[in-house]
Amino acid sequence: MNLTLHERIRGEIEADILSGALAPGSRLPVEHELMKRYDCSRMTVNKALSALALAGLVDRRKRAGSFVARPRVHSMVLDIPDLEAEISGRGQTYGYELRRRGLRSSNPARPQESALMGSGRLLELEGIHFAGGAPLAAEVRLINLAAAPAAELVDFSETSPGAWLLKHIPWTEAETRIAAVSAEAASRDLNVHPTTPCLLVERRTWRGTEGITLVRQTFVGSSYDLVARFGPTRTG
Amino acid sequence: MNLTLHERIRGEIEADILSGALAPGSRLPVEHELMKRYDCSRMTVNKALSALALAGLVDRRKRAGSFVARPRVHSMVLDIPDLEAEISGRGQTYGYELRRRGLRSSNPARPQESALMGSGRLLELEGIHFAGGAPLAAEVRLINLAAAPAAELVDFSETSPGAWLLKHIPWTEAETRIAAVSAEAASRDLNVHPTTPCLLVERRTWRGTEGITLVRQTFVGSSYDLVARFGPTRTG
DNA sequence: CAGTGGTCTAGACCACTGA
DNA sequence: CAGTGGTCTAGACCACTGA
Repeated sequence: MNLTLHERIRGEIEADILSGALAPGSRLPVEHELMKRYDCSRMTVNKALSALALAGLVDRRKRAGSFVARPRVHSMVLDIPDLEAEISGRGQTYGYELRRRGLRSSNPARPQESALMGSGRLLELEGIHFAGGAPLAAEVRLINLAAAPAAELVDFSETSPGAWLLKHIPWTEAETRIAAVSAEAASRDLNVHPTTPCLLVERRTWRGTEGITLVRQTFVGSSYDLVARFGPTRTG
Repeated sequence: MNLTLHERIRGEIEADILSGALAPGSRLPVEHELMKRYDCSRMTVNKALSALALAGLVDRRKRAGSFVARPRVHSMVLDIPDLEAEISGRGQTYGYELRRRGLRSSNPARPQESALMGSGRLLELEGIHFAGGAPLAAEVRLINLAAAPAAELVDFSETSPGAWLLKHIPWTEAETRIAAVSAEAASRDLNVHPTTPCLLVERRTWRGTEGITLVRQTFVGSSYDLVARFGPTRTG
């Protein structure tokens, strides 16, 4: 790596911010201090600090100085929704009701399943999400116990499996497929007419190449929207 | 607006790029030329051009000069789908049929519209996407002519507006809302029963803070899936 | 090999704003 | 009102690369 000087200055400050050595809200050295430290002109430190400000890592205020920015809120892209947090966030009570729990091996006759999970033991969970007392979504989930062994001991009648996984099992990759379907088989659980349009969300998550979970959720169309926001990928 | 000089230079070049006066691939004046034109130092024009390069509007090449960038293919997460490429990609013939075209001002009574588009002139386009000869989606689209002035001159009866925008107008932010609905009003255009479940995709895109387009697409549920793949957000 | 952009210097004046 | 960042100048040396 042959970095230019302003890239090096930027990089060192950025590393200190990301490592926590420079805490959010703390004050950075003023430009003249950095000029002395790096033995360079003010334009050079200014370029480094301006780039950090543009990237949102630093707030610059006249007369006051430069400060480590508080982390921004909307950095996530199409987040894996934490239904509980989302529903509480819009002021409704959230509930999860476990309908079925089973342990089995992955079924080689279902290529989708064995591709994700290998041949290990699976925890299979079926349940209903409620928002404000009304059914919001029916969920069928498989958890790969090789990737998340702790899941076997969790009592999912009190905790929704998605929230538990998000909290305890780090993931690196996810794929979400979204389609519109009729409620049909899920209509009884969701308490809607069988022809009601529903959002079918099918998600697989991995940590590296190891599958963690496969989930199929059927949302009542009139009561749930998926929103994805995204901006430019932050380049260094 | 009290712009600094480098902001003014940047703004004027950007306007020429976005209006099409400077076509993708064409060469910009060299820095010394811009120094003369704006009677300023090289650092100032360099700052303007570097910002345009960072924003992806301009490619700078040593010895060769600065060029208007071809719009980028975003390495995006939930990409804005280019329907034409997608449908051709699965071996079906793609078609787009324009049903209505109109020019109007944004309607202050629709806060969604004026929030995105300001108060400028809008191009309103309604059309149908076909896959393999069958209707796939009905589309209603608004284009902010302030952000994409060249759109006014395009014959969208031959080109789908989404494909044209992706190719010609760079964007930086997008928000996609996805819901399940009944075909209802679109059922005639889509040639399905009014109760058929459909995927409603509503997308807004921006360049910086300026809205570019607002589009509402109704997909026949049985013939279209949205797939989103993502890994960790790449930090710089 | 000459023209281009990348980087950097050592200054300068200024607007802003918190102590 | 003094310290800070924002901007700008008028140079300089350099690496790269296409004609």
